[in-house]
Amino acid sequence: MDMIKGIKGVKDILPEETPQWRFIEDAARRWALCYGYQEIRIPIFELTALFARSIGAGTDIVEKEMYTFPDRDGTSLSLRPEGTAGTVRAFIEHNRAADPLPQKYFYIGPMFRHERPQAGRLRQFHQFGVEFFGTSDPRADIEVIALLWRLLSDLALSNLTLEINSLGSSGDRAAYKPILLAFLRHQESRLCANCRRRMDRNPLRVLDCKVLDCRAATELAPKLTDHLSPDARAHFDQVLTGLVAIGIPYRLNPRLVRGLDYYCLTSFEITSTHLGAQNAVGAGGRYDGLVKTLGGPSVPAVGFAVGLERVSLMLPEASLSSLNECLYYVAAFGEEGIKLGFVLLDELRGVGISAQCDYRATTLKGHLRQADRSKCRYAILLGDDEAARGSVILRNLESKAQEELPLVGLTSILKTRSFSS
RNA sequence: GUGGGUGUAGCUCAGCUGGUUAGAGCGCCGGAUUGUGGAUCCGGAGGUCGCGGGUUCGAAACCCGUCACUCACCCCA
Repeated sequence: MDMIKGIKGVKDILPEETPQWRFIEDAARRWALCYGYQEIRIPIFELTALFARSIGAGTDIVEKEMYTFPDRDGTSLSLRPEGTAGTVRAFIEHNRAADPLPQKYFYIGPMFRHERPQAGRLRQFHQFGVEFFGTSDPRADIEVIALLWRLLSDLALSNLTLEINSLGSSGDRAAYKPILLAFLRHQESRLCANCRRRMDRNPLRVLDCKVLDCRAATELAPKLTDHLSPDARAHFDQVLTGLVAIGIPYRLNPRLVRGLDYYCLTSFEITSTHLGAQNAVGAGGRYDGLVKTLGGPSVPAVGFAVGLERVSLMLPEASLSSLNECLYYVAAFGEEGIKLGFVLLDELRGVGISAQCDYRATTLKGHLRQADRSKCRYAILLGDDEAARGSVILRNLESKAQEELPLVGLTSILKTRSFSS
């Protein structure tokens, strides 16, 4: 019989790792709430059309990376490759724009993309993201960046760089593209095959190519940021001065182009040198046109998403082991001891005191070995001698100090102790 | 989809240019006399050497194929 294995690029998160994940998720929730964002839980799958219309039908994500399947009636559904589309859909569907703006949401959960796995990239991966609806004020852009920066700093991630760029308005990009294209045509012979193809489909992406020759060829390319409309220019300048005001260092990157169609104006990415090839920890930007594109009112918005696996890869080895701690080990042995111990174990748990026992152990020695391994702080020894005396021995597993306590009323004694310690 | 690297015990890995019963460390189970854990000592279980084929008197090792994992390209968080 062949062993059924997990799916390629889909990982189990084992008990040894879950404390670290809770640590990351707790920090994300805490900071999001601190900045006034509220949690939204959106479906894992949606109509395929939602992603095609928001992310862009021509993007790699939609074109070849989605897990798409027909529903029983034939309508095309897809596992979500990112969280913004679903959040915006929910925002529109529940007519949230009729409630007072602005509104701020965050989400956390798994996303799915069919790519070849590598370091920091899985087919099922996890993102934490925020969406700030209802204001085009540049301070919203800054706030979102500040939240991301603060979260990553709080997690003590090192070697972070904030890269930022402005994509201008859609009109700015339309005006800029022919200018860029004219430049690229002169350099065409120096560009890689990939970039030559990109010239027609998405000339901006050529600037983001990693091939050294392409970088050299586009060194002197006209910059989008030099062709911004006055409004876009002013918005960008205000974002930058705001970042300076709150002490967040940034690096201008005129080549930074996001792969999703809906971004406009501010575009940013936080990268790390500790991540291998996939060096973006989190990224985001403004998407003022998306709500309207998806059939809602015209509501400006800005947000980001963080890759939690990438955060996890960078997280310094911290002392997180205590999160799995259990307080009492009940060492019940001997005929009467076992009977009483089993009831005691359940009583402890019943009042919310963590306790465990290895039912296989029959001797005190065996129990203590298990108690040691279980990392409990105390062992409650209950053999036939104690049973006869109506008592138990409470043993501190670290100091080895022991004291005898009455069995009757033991849970309430321990309950008051656990509150005081 | 393309390329490189790696597949030997639960985990981390040895195994020299092919040679007889495939090893170590850690982990696991048990023991070192009567009811006291971690340390030490002793013992034990556990492997179709990823899978299939080929070369050979003989393959974990060499060749071909295949699969898996991994890193990278592409792209993205």
